[in-house]
Amino acid sequence: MNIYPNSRKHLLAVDCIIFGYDILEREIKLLLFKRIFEPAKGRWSLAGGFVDPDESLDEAASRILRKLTGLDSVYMKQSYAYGEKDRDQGDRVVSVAYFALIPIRDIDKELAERNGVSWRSLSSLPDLIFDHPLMVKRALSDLQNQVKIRPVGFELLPEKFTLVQLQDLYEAIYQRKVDKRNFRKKILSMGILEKLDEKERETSKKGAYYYKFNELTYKKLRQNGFYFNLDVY
Amino acid sequence: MNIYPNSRKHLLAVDCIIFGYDILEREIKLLLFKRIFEPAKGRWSLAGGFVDPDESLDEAASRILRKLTGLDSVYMKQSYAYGEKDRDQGDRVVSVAYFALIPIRDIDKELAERNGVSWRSLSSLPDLIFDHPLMVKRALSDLQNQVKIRPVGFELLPEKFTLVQLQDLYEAIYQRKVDKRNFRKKILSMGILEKLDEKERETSKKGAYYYKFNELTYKKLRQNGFYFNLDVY
DNA sequence: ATTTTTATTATAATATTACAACTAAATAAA
DNA sequence: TTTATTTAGTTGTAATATTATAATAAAAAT
Repeated sequence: MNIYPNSRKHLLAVDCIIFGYDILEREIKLLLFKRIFEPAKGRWSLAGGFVDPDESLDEAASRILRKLTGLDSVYMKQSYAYGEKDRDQGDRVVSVAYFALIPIRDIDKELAERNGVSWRSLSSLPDLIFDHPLMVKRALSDLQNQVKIRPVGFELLPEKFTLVQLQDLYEAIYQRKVDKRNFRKKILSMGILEKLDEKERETSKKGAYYYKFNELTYKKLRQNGFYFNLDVY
Repeated sequence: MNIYPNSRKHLLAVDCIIFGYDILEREIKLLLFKRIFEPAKGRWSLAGGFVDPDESLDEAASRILRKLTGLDSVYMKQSYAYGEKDRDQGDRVVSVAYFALIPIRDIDKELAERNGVSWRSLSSLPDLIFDHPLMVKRALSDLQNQVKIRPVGFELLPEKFTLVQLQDLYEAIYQRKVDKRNFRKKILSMGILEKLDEKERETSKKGAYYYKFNELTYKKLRQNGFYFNLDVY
């Protein structure tokens, strides 16, 4: 079917704000791309692309992420639809932003650099095209809100992590310090972390115990009305 | 300029979830429209329309709200972009939902009924077309989140209101009971309400004092790092 | 044995939540 | 006219949870 007047059609794009966490540098990073086409060729931008007529917005976002990172089944969430008239200097384009959380592995870094793709710290981003700085700002805010009320921070960590690493992650996302004792009290009291016998000994002399996020326990708790909350000071 | 391939253009719409509050019935209402064109002619829907090529998404939302309600300078906020392939049975249409808050006046009700437009309680909505029920659900959730952290609930009330009326509004939005003493303690402690000498005597024998939201005081507090928070039980 | 570094833990102050009695004014009854 | 009843508005306090703050423990290096 095609019953609406065809006159007012728009170019529709999806842009992905791809967050990663560098566990050694304790920093949130963004996966950025050097544009290889006009306009703004050679400048840095988010991962983006046009939406095909036969795919949903979510599908488009997944496709673009897959094409540019090779990754599948990644945590993604819609952030905001950007529709200012002159936001894209090439043409009128409305863009729906999605943010994604992926664990950075060492191999990713090397691979990225070879392809004009780069993990850049939030604190020292290059100039981004169009309204991408605004997209990043809002997506970070979305991320901050999400990690408070959903256990999605674990998407950015390896399967095994120490409490110190988890806290460092939250401090990197919130962009402020968090009290150690209160943080541990709160996260442990939820009962969704599993303490392992193994210790992490790379960064510490004493060694810190590894923990794992127990998704099954979390899901059971949810069914009983439990709400994740890591809004801690 | 027009440098992108023209092939993958989309119909782009805006739908408005228009919230009002009925102070007597103590209920949140939605302004709904009976469709006068195909597809789904005669069925109930949200206020919607296509985005013009020369207007932003925000402008489209304002235009549609103005055209259908006559109202201008209304609180509006983007909710979510809906992009499932078959969401609109007429054609492929991506729609960006906005929610709006407007004070219901008696005149609105009469006017509405004459035009096949109707204020309907959230608790007894008619069948809505397409994915509009999902839009309503998410917009209500957005509204609940907003009124917790921003003083936007006042947009739904007349300029003068009693604390009981304000609490009733929050209960209607949150869809649960709120403790009187804690609610009053919290809202009054913010110092953004102005107590008037006048009393409301329609619904009560004792009479309840009117209050006004003091926007100027609120703005000053904001500048000093104050955060509105009415997350109360 | 001492120093150094990082992980781990407890407690007092403050804020939020749960909970019930009293006040004011109109209306009804004596 | 006086008193009792009814209705809705207003207010305080104990229990619980969150926040702020510093000392101790473990292990390696000197």
